[in-house]
Amino acid sequence: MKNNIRVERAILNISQAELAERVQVTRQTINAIELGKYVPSATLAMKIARAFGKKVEEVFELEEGD
Amino acid sequence: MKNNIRVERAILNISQAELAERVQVTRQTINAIELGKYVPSATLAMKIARAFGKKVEEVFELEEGD
DNA sequence: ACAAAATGTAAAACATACTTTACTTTTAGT
DNA sequence: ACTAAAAGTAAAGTATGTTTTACATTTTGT
Repeated sequence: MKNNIRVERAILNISQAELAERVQVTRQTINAIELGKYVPSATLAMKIARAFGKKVEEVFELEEGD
Repeated sequence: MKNNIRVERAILNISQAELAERVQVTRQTINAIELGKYVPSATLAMKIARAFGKKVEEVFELEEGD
């Protein structure tokens, strides 16, 4: 699972901590997802996309093997 | 988390088992998600939406408390 | 009404997301 | 160079998604 979180954060100019707060998870969770360490729940993926004003598919992309 | 899986399946006229096969999970998993018993992973949500030719947000909807 | 297909359900085992606490490393601003 | 903020990392614990096996109930077609 790939994602654009870093880019979208840069556009909004917000930190991982700020995004975490906006979607109600911990900073470590955002960090891990942003780095592709694991795949979020659909709930969190939708909240993150919504925080960026984007569709889930515009922020996350399935890869071979997902 | 609400979803339209039943409706989308009806449009394609496929069973839970057929959808399960198309997105590579068990029939019980589709059943549980369709009935709202739990929220899928982002991976599975994206595969299901893709199976229907829809965006994740067109198939799943966040509710209060999610 | 009957048979077959589809759906619902449940418990145990397993896999993975998420939190908490705490520490290290990198980046940005002065 | 110094400091503060931001990002990276890690281990243990908790919560939840997914599978497997198995059976019960409902729906559909003839």
